[in-house]
Amino acid sequence: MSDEQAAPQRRRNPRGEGDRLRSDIVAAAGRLLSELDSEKGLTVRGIARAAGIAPSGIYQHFTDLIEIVAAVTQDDFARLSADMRAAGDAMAEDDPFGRARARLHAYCRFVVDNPGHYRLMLHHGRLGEQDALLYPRGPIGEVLDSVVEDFTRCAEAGWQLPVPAHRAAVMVFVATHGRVALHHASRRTGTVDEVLTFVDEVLAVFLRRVPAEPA
Amino acid sequence: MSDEQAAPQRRRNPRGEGDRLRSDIVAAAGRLLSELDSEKGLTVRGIARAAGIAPSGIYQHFTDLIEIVAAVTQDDFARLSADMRAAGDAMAEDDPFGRARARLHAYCRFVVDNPGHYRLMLHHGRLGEQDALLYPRGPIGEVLDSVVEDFTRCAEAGWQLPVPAHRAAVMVFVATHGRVALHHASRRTGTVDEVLTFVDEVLAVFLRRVPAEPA
DNA sequence: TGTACATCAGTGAACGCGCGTTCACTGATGTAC
DNA sequence: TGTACATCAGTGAACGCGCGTTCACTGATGTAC
Repeated sequence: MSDEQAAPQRRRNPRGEGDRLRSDIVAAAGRLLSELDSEKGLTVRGIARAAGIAPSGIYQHFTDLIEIVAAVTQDDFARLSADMRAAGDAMAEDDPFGRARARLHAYCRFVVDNPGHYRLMLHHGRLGEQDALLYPRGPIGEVLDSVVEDFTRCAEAGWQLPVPAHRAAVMVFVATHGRVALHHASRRTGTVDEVLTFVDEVLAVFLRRVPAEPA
Repeated sequence: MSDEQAAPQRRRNPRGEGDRLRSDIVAAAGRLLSELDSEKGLTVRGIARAAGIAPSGIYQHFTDLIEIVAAVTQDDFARLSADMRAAGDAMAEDDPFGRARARLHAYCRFVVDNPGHYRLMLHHGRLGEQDALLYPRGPIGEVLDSVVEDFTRCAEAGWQLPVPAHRAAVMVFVATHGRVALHHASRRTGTVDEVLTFVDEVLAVFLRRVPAEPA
């Protein structure tokens, strides 16, 4: 029984590279968040344990627990953004429906796979009140913009929408968000496929393919 | 400066009525949750302070913080259920659209007015893992059922739906939930009216009135 | 009508714990001379 | 080429705090006789 459980023996970083500990700390916090699935227990001392350093070591890189959490959240938003961008870009340029769908699916997968992180991202800004404005629209906003763009291109391509493209995109995104939030709230019940199927059903309501007129 | 700040002087309950403290404790926890808007700081000692009793007094009525939280959550679900039921019943029997709409609006108002409680309800079961099954579908499920019923009656009355009534009801409910969740996530931005307007827009997509055929 | 007593509704002090944060320190290592 | 030194990357002990929980207790009050 050692007194430092989750600490693999760490070797001190070489001279000019003390900043590497910073990312190690953020990574350790992220791991902790994935394991705990909750911001409870996400403490300075816990993170130090997970990173294999002394608690006081944290303070060379962060003034606060809040700062660490902010760093984790920023990473998470970047990951989500990258996932969604990649998913959309994997689809053909001339398939705006496929692109919108792929992005929304990527969003769902991220949330289902990273419940602790999702929770933190969603309620982030609660720890440090003033940070609530850090993401006025945020990467989510960016992503919403790209879905709006895809919907607009669908409309131009002759797809039939029950409301203007912008409103449709917002509604579909909000419904998607609602679905993953419910999945998240009732853990252990339901699979990611059920979520994706739901998204497809909603998409089918808001984007109806019109038989192509042969040019 | 007293050492018990939020404690109005409490008089001991008369003899056979010690159980009154139980509801006082739950009420104090609820107040605390409304003030803090977070489950952080919802502690046994904090609740005791808010109730104006000694911390040890808690243990005559609850074995656990978890038990208190469960009691608060049950109250909340009951309140939400009652609100939604009342809102629906206030509409005419032969106005299923109005009833569905009123219920969904009541849901939104509750969440917007009780952010801390909503958060706890949503993530409830996280504190005591096994309690996650306490509300397998829960009052939310009940409410969903009644919205499904209203949608079904709309369909029978000749309203036009893009998908079967049951699916439509689920989608609208999920979208509503997504909207309030987003409102909740980005505090201080947006009013309840914006939320209600959004719900109305979604309803307009899923329930389209067909001109009544004169009998 | 009076009094002993059981019960009830809590209190107060104490415990051990993990937390955030500080501060003086240590020992390896690159650099100046 | 050798050595003194400044710097760097952390460590370890200590602090005060609020927490959950326990346990013996207290004092008011209804009840039995």
